Amino acid sequence: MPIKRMNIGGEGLNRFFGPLEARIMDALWSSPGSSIKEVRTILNGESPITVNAVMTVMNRLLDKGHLTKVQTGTGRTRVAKFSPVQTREQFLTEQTREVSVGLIQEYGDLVVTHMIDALDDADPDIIAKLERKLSDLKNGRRR
Amino acid sequence: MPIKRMNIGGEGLNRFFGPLEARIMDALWSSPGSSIKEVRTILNGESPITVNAVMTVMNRLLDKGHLTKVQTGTGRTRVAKFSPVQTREQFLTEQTREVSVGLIQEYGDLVVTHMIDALDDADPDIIAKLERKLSDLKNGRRR
DNA sequence: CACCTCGTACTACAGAGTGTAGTATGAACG
DNA sequence: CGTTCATACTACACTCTGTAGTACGAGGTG
Repeated sequence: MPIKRMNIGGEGLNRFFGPLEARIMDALWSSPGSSIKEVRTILNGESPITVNAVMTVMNRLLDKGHLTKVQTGTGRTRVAKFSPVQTREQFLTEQTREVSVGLIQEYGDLVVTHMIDALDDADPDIIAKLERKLSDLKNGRRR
Repeated sequence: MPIKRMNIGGEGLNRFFGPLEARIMDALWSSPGSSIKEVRTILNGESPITVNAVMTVMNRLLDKGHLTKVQTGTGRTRVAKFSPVQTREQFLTEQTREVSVGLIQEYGDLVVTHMIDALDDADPDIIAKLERKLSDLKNGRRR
C-alpha cells in the first residue's frame, strides 16, 4: 500500500493523504475497529460531515489497502469495523523511507546538505543519533 | 514557482512534473529559447506528438511560472521563444530543499535513520561531506 | 489584391484523484 | 408487514495532466 504522490507543503498525514482521508486515518489510528458512524461522530467534533462522505472515503482507503474491514451482523444491525492495516508508525516509517531513500539516491549530495541545514534547528538528540550512526558506519558496524 | 506535489516513485524530473512536462522542461534546459515547434522537434525524436499538446503544456508551465516567453514578429512569422526561469540546478536545489527540510522538521528522527541506511550504499564522498558538516555544526560554525 | 499558410490562441474532452451527495437495498425491529 | 437504519451504488464537482479540434490573424504567394 505505497503512496504514489506526496503533498510537499502538507503537514503530518496531509503529506500522504487528502484532508478527509487524513482525518479518517487519524480517527482510526486513535480508535481502531470503529464503524462508519463512529468515525463520523469523531470527525463531527471538528466540522459537520455526511455519513456518505465518510463511507465513500473509507471504502477508497479500503480499496487502496490502507484499511481492513470486518463485517458482523445483518440487516440494520450489521456493523462494519474498520482498522488501519499498518500502525501509524509503520506507515510513516515506510513512507518517509520511500521518499528519503529515493531522494538521497538520486540527489545525495544536495539532499544531505539540505537535511544537515535543517538539522541546525533540530533536536540535538537527532544530531547525536546521526553522529553515533555515522561512527558505527565508519567502524564497519553496518545495520 | 514551488511544486505542490511530488511523485514518490518518479525518476528525475518526473518526481516534480508530469511525463510530458518533464520532457519539455528537459528540452528547454538543453535548448533554452526554443519555440514550440523546436521543442516539438526535439521531443519527436522519442515519440510523435502534436504541436497542440506541446503548446498547451508549455503554456501551463508558463502559467505556473516555470517558463518565460519572448514574442517576436507578427502573423505567420511570429515566434515565441521559451526559456526556463530557473536553471535545472536551481530548480532541483529548491525542490529537494523544500522536501528535505519539511521531512526533517517533521520526522527528523525517522528520516535520519533512513538517511543513514541509504548512505550505507552511497558515495563515500557524501559520507565525508556529512562528517564535515556535522563537525562544523558542532563547532558552532553555522551556515 | 485576394487567398493561402502557418504560428499561436482558445476551447474542449478524457482519465485519475479527492470530496460530496442522492438513491437503492436488505434484513432486523416494531 | 411496513419502517428504519447501516451499508452499497452511482453520480457529480473540481483539480491536474495529456490530448485534440477549431479559430484567428497577418505575412507570404499567386
